[in-house]
Amino acid sequence: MKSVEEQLEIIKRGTVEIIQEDELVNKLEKSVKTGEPLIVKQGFDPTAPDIHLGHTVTLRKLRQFQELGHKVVFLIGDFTGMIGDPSGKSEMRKRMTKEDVLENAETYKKQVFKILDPVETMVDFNSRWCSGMVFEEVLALTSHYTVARMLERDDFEKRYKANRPISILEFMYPLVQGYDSVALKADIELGGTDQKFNLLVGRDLQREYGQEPQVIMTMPLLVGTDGTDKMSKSLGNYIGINESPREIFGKLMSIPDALLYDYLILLTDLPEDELNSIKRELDEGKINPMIHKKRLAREIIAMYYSPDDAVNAQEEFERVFSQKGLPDDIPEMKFSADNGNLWIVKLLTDSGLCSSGGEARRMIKQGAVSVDGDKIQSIDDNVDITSERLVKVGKRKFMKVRSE
RNA sequence: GGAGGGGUUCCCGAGUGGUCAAAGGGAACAGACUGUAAAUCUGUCGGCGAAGCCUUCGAAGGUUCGAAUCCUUCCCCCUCCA
Repeated sequence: MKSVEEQLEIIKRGTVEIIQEDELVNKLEKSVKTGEPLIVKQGFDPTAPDIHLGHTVTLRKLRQFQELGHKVVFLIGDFTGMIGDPSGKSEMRKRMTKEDVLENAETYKKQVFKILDPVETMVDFNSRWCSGMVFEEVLALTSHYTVARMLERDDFEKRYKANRPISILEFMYPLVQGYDSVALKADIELGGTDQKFNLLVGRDLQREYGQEPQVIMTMPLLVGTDGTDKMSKSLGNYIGINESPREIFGKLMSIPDALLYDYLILLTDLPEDELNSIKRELDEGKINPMIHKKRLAREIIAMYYSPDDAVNAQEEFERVFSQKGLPDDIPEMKFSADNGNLWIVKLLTDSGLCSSGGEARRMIKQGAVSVDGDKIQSIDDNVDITSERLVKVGKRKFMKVRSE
C-alpha cells in the first residue's frame, strides 16, 4: 500500500472540494497503519443505465481508489426508484419494478466495469436496508433533520421561493442517501458538485448515529456537448461510453472549443506536464484546437475500446468529413421497385433516412440529398435502383440501395 | 374546508368563435462559411404521392354552419386564507 502522501496526491487530482481534508488524512493514516481499506461509496440512480462520459468523471476517481487498495461500493438507489415520485415535477419519475431495477443493474455493471475493477467492486442496493425499515425507524430518521436545514439545499430553496412544489418525499431523498452512508459505514462518499448537500447530510447522519462522519469529495460536473448544461441523457447532450468509436469520435470533435481543456483533464490520464503544455498552446492560440480534440478523442476511444479502434475512428473521420469521402460500413437495403424506379421521397422514408415524407421533402428542397454524388433537384424525382446507388442525406447519413 | 389562477404543438409562451397546423423565443434539423468549434447569414420545423385532405391546443361530451377559444362533467397543477 502506498504512503499517505502518495495516496493523497492521486486522490486530490481533479477534485473540487474535500470536506474535511484533515479527516481524510486521518483515515488514510489509520488505513495504512492497520492495512484496512477505506470504504468508498457512490450512489447511482437506477433509472439511467446508459453510462456517459459525465459519469466517468467520478467513476475514474473510484477506480483510482481501487488501485490504491480501497473498497469501492457501487450503490444502486433502487429503493427510491421503486417508490417513484408522484409529484414528478421536474421529470417523470416512473415507478420501477424489482425486475426493472435488476435489469438496469445488469446493464450498469456491463458498462461500469469498463472502468471499475469487476472483482474488487461491491455492487449493493439500498433496498437491502431500506425495505426492511419499520415506520418507527423512518420517523426516527426524520427527527435528525430540520426543515430549515433541508431548505438550505440550493434547488429546494429556489423552488420554495419560486412557489414551485417540493414533495415531502423529495425531502426524504437526502435522508435516505445519508442513511445509506450509515448503513455502509462509509468512510468516503463521492459525487458531483451538485451532490454536495446530500453528501453533507450523510456526514450529519453518521454523527447522529454515532459513527465517524464520512469525508466527502466532489468532482466537477462535466458540461455536455451543447457547451452549456451538465451532461445528461435527458438533455441529449451526452456521449455514451457504449456508443461506437465512430460516434464518440464525431461527437468529441463537435464539442465547443471551450470545453476541450476540461475534457482533457477530467476524462484522460494525460500527465500533468503534458496537460500544461496543451493549455499553453491553446491559450496562446498558436495551434488549431482541432489537433488536440483529435488527441482527446483518440485517448477516450483507446480507453473504452482499443488504440486500434481509436486510429480507425480518426482515419474514417478524416476521410468522411475532412475529405468528404465515404465511411467504412455503409448500411445496405433492398427495395422493390416498378421498372427499377423508386420515387425519391418513398426511398427516403422507407429506408429510414428520413422519418416522414415531410422531412424528406424538406431535405430535398434544402439540397441535402444526393444520389451517387448528384444532388436531387426535385421532390418528384425517381431513382433507378436496378444497380446499386449511394444515397446521402445531410452530412452523415449514408445508405446503399438497390432493387431486390 | 373556503377563494382565486392555470393545463396550447420537443420546451417556454401568445392566442378568448371563423383569416389557426396555431404569433414570438429556445432547442433541433438542413444549406452557406469552417476545423462536424464558436459566431454569423438563410431556410425548415404535425401527418399524407400533398390541389387538397386528415390528426393536434389536459380528458370526455355538448352548443354552433364553424371551437384552442362558449357550455357541462371529469382529471391534474399552482397561489392565497384556514
